[in-house]
Amino acid sequence: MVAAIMPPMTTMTSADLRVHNQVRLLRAVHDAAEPLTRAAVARRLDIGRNTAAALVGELEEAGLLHEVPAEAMGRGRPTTLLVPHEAGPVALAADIREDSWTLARIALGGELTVVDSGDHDRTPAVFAQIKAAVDQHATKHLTALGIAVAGPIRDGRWLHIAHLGWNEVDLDEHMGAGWPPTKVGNDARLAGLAEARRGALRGAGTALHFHIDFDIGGTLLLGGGSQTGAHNIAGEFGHMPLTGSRLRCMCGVQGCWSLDVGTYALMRHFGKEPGYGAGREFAREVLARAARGEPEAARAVDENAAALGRGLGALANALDPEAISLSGLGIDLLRLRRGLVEQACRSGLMEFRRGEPPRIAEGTVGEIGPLRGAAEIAFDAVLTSDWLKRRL
Amino acid sequence: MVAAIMPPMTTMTSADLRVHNQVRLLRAVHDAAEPLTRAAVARRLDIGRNTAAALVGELEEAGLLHEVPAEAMGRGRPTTLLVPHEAGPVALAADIREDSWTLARIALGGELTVVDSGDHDRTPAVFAQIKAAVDQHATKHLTALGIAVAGPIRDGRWLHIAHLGWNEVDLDEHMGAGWPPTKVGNDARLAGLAEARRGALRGAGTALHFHIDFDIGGTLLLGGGSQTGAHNIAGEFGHMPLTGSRLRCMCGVQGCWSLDVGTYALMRHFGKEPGYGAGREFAREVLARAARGEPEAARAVDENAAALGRGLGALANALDPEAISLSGLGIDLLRLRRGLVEQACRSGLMEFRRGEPPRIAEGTVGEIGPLRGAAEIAFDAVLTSDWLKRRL
DNA sequence: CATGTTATGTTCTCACCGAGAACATAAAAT
DNA sequence: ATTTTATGTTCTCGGTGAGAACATAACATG
Repeated sequence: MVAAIMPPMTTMTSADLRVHNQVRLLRAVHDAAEPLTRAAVARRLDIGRNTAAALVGELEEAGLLHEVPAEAMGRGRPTTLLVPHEAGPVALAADIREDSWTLARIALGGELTVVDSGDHDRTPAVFAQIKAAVDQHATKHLTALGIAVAGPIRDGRWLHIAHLGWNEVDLDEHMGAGWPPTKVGNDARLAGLAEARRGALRGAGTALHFHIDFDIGGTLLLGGGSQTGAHNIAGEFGHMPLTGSRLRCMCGVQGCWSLDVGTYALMRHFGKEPGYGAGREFAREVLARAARGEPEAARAVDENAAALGRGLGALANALDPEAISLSGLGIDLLRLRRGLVEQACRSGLMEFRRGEPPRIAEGTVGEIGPLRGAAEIAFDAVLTSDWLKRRL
Repeated sequence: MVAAIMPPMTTMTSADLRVHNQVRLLRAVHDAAEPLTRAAVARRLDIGRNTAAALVGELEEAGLLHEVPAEAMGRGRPTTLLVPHEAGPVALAADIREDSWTLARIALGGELTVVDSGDHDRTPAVFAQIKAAVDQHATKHLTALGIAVAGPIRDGRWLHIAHLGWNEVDLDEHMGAGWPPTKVGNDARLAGLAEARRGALRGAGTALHFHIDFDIGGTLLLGGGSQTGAHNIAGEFGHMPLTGSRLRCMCGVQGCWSLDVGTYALMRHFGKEPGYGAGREFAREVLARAARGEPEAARAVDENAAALGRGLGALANALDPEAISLSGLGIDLLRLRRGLVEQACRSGLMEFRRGEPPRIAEGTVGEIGPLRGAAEIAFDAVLTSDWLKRRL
């Protein structure tokens, strides 16, 4: 968490007060693990039933949520369930993999529905395809679009995807007029956000998430949000020299953690040339062979797992997370070598931290993590005072 | 910064609204570089002059600030200056060095006044001395105490100061009944907070601060606050293996950045045995000899500076700071070898970051950084809705 | 020195808010 | 059929900040 945090304390009038409470209510409804009732939301927010009635009434009149009779449960007057309004705001989210894309829709409450998908030719032309799909599936209720990509986006504009060979791709050239308000985010960061909102890291004040594919990247999560940094490209933990490698990384630096963790590291162990997004099947094969006990494959996986653990320990010293979650190959490495990962992590922890190392967990959101994260970050726009003021 | 941050959205009533605006006003007065007038604070907070008058009137009646006529400046009715109330809340701050301590008082507006100091015998008995000094200087207006110490405090209770040989010192044994509300913080973190509030990092959304003494430690600063972590011990960046060392650190880990940066690294270069808080004078001597051009001293300082730069680059990849500030020996290293630090930093940056590396600045708060930070974090308690509700 | 201009302070009215109490209602339990 | 329970609705109250109008205190001008 951030101590002595000084949130930008905004001007607040009575009207602002109202909107503040409406946002709280919508956020509670959106984040609830199961639909909330009006009576429950009044208790949850510690407001009067009259106030809850007023807020819910205004939000329903504005088409932002809908009340339906709840099934009566025990004595007492039945209450109502708060559900998405059929004319309520939705957001779209796209996940761009190295040769395919998926488009989904999210509404209040978090239900995610895949609406389209396709292949692409590994060039930035994929943005035109996404645009076409968005146009096809957009309704007047569309509020924002979130897009997950496999690399950093500097200043929200300059996209790098190493294994596609994309360097300083100008998003302004590919996404201008005609696009809904769009947020593009790194897939590891969005996967982490998904775990923080609806997965293994829910409720954690300070957490780290790492996604392992060809290499490793992640995000520092604070109070349910990602640390984004000055240019919106924080999270490149894989490009820190945490494991003593002497090799030069394709990012331009020597000794990156990513050289020792992930698919490329497994390939290099077997003398293969890593690069350009190839090797995922080979990695799966190595993992399977290691699971069967084949010595060389086991050695490769051992090295990967130990390097993973050492890096996690170093980062735990610096950032002091309550929990760390993993996705992608990270889940496989944990399942095969949890003991090794944790032991390597411990040896990288300062002596006095070893009594209580951070919890290391498999991500639970699954392969849709980046898509889920993109959806949540797009829908976040709806859950703000500014958006509500414009809408009401 | 933290995107999609979800501040705990608190219950808000009309009375809460009032307190919210009172906190905003006090915060504005406290943080202003020079005293604010009532008219200026109304403009700054975008509130009506009637509302400003009401808020200021209530705060003065509560003894929290004081209005004095401002010198007339040009046409127009003269306004008033908002200054600390002589009966207003103050906080005390202590900085514990390895053989001495300093106590200071802070009031609204940030004026820091040293009120006492002394030597100590390098044992936790220093807390009893601090307590005696606090009792001597406390008035009924004392609200909180901040203490800066040279090591991490796990879970706010277990203190480690490596160079004093303190291991798992239980603060609950030394600070219980009879103490004002107390916050103990790591000196590097508090120095960073001081730079964020009143120094080189003022206004930076995401920043890093490092203090270099015997070794190196720091803090990630987000929106004017420090990232504290799950157990309140984030910031041990010095205990990450960023520079390829093979040595074992006294923290229990192999290869820490602290082995290559700071006084101990200079001592090791000359074959001296580092440890237990000795060597500061030796380090100053080496720096002076390097400044005069002596080859071996120059080599030692070059290595220190290069290691500093490499670590900064690695951390910049991961955390994406807008600026990095340094204190202690960090200032000396910058003055002697800024080019080398920046060049080493650049080579540790991913290729696409090199066009715009983070600004590296000398801290401007100076040696009172930890004391200033402790004072600010103690006074933060006053600038909260909860504290004001109890007080009004 | 009187008058005009400017910037701020004060007063007043308005419309907004949520809380809490009292009462009404709709269910299940007896 | 009546009682109990939980929630919904209505009402009143006291809080808030905004904006306008007017008052005041300074300096500038003629």
